[in-house]
Amino acid sequence: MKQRVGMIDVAREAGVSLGTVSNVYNQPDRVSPATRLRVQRAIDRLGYVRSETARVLRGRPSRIMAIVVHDLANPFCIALVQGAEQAARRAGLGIMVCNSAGDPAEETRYASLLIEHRIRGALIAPTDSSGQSITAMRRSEMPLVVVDDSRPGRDACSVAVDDVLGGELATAHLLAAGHRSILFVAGPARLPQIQARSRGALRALARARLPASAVTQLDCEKMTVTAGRDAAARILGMRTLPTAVFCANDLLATGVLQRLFEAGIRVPEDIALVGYDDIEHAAAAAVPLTSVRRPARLMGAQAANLLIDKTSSASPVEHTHRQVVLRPELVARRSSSRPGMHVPARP
Amino acid sequence: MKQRVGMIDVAREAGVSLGTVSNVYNQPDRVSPATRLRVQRAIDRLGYVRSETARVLRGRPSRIMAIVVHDLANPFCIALVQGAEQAARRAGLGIMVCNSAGDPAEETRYASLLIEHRIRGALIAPTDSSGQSITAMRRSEMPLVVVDDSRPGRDACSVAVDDVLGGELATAHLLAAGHRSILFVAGPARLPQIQARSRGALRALARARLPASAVTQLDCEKMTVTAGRDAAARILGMRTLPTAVFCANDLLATGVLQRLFEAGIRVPEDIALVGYDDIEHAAAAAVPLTSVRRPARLMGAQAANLLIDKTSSASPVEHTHRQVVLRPELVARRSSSRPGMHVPARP
DNA sequence: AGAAATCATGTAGACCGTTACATCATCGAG
DNA sequence: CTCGATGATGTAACGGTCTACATGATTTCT
Repeated sequence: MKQRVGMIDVAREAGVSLGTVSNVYNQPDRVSPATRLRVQRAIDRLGYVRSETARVLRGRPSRIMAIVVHDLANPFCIALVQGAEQAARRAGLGIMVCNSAGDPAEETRYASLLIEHRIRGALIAPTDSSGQSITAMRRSEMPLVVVDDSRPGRDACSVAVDDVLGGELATAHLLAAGHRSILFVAGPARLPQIQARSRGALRALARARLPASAVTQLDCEKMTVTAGRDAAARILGMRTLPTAVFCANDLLATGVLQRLFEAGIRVPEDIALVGYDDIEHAAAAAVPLTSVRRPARLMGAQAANLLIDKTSSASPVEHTHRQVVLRPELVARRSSSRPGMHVPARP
Repeated sequence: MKQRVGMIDVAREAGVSLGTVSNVYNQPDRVSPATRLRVQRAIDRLGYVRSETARVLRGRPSRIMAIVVHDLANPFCIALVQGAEQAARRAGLGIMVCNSAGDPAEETRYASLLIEHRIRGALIAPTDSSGQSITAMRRSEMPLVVVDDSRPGRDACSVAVDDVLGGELATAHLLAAGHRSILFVAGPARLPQIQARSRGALRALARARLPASAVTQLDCEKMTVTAGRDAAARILGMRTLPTAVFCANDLLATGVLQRLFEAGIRVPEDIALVGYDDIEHAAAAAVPLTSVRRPARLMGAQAANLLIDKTSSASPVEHTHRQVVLRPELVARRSSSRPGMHVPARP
C-alpha cells in the first residue's frame, strides 16, 4: 500500500525544490524549459495529482459550484441543472446538485454543507420566500445567484423570468380566443412566482377592459401531475365548468388533461388548456399542450456564467449585482386552439 | 471586511485551547459539559463553520460523492440521480452530478476533477466499455460503484439489472400475444446493455421453439426521441411492416409512437409497441406504453448506499466487492394489448 | 500518613499539500 | 565591480486533526 504522493515527492524525484514544482503549475514561464520538462516527467512517473483540497485551503477558489433546486422531479428544474452543468463544464468546473425537495430545512442543511466545503458559489432556486438559507450563505460571503425568483432584490445577482408577463400572455391568448370564464389553477399562493402570474392574468383582463371576475383562481398545495388530477376533480364538481383552464405549471396541466380526458371532457373542444414552463413533454402529450415557455436551460447557463464571472474577477469588491430578467413566450398548440382552426399535430 | 473565523478564534473566545475546540466536535464526551457549553456559545457568537477542506486535507473522508451519468436528458438517468441523492442526503452527504454526455473524453475530464478533489467516492454509469476513466479512478484508489453495466466484473462493486431477462420478458410478452414478426429497435450495438437485451430476445425465441428469424434488429446511433422518429421512418419504408416493435428504451419508443401515429398507423391495432426502462412519462403517453421496468431510483439508492458502507467501514482493506443484480419487470399497458382486450386507460 | 497509581481535562505541537513571497545564487552586460 | 535579469530555493501561512504529554484532583496501596 503506497503512500499518497505529494508535491514534495515530485520535487525530490525531479531533484528540484518544492516551490519549483508549484511554479511549474502556476507560473510555467518562470521556470526554465529544461527544469519544467524534468518536473513533468517526474509527475508522470509518479502519477501525481494536485490536491484541490489543499489549494482551496490555501485560498484558491474551488472548482465546484452548487445548484439548489426545489424539485428534481420537475423537468423545469432538470433543464435548469442541464444548462448550469453545461456552462460549468465549459469553464472546467463541476456542479453539485442539491435537491431541497421543497423543504426549507433541507435547504438550510445543504447550505451549511456547501459553506463548510468552501465551494465556489451557489445557484439557488429558493423554496420559500423567507430565504433563510440565502441569508446564511450571504453571511458566509459565499457568492450567490438567485434563480427563478421574480422579486426584484437589488442585493444579489439573479436570473428570472417576467412571470407577470407570462401570466398575461397566457390569459390574453385565451381571451383572444373568446374565453370569458377562465380558471387559473395556481400553485401554493405564498410563492412569489404564482402571485406574479396571477397579477399577469389580471393585467390581461384590464388591458382587454374586462371585469376581474372573468378569471377565478384555484389553489393547489403542490405543483405535480397528481395535484393536477385532484384539481381537475374539483373542477368537475363545479356547478358551471370554466371554458378555459390556465395552469401554473405543465405538470399540473398534464394532470388536469388526464383527468378531464377520463371524464370524457374533450380538450380543447370543451375546455381549452394552457400550461406554463413548456417542458419537453408538453409538445409530445396526447393533446399537444399550449404553454408559456420559460427558457430553463438558458436560465441555468446564464446564472452559472454570472457566478463564474463574479468569482473569476480579480477584484471582487467592486462587483455590482446584476439582475437578468428574461421574457417568456407563448407557444400555441392544440390544447387551446379554437375548434375548426386546429394547429397541426407536428410540434 | 472581517477576517475568516477559525478554530483558534473560537478557542480564544471561549478561553480554551485549540485542541479542546476540536474535541468538542470529535470527542464530545472527552470534554466536560461546562467547557463544552462555553465553546458552543463561542461558536454561535462568532458564527464559526468548520472547514471541510482542512478536515479532508488532514485525512478525513470527504462528504461529497459524485455520480457520473451519460445523459442527463434521459429520465432513467435522472431517476438514478434522484435515488442516489436521496440516499446521500440521508447520510448527510452531498452529490455532485457529472454529465459525460456520452463522451468518454468528458468522462475522463470529470474523473480527474473528482480525483483532484479527493471526494468520498463515485457512482459511475460508464459510457464506453473500455472504461478508461474507471481505470484512472481505480489507480487513484477512489472508491467506485459501477451502475448499469451488466457485465459481470468481480473487480468492483456494481448495481445492475439483468438485461438479458429484460429482453426476454419483452419478447416473450409479444410472442404470447401471437406476434411472429418482431422488430428490435436497438441502440448502439457496442453497448453491452444492448447486446444483453438482444440475447434476451433470442432466448425468448428459443424457449418458445421459434426460429431466430422471428426477431430482426434495427440499430440506432442514439437512444433519443428523435432517433426513435428516424427509426420509425425507416420502418415505414420496409416492404412488410413488423407486427410488433420492441424498443431498447422508452425514448426511442416514444419517438416511434409519434411517427407511426403521424403516418396513420394505429398502436396497438396495427403495430404493438414495447419500450424499456418504464420512465414516468411512459404511463402518461397518448397510448400508455408497455415497458420493461428498471427500478432506477432503487438502483441509484442502492449504489449510493454501497458506496457509503464501503467508505464508512473502519477497515477498508478487508472489503469484498459486491455485485447487486436486480430483476426487471414487465409492465403491460395499452400499447401492446391485443385488440379487444384493452387494458384500462388509467395507469 | 505518605507514596503511587488512576483519572478527567486541557495543552502543545507535529502534520496534511499547496501557494505566495522574500531570498539567494548565477551570469552576462555595462 | 556593480547591476539587473533570470531561475531556483526556503519558509510561513491556510485551518483543521490527532497524538503525546502536562496538570491537578482523587483514589488506592503499603
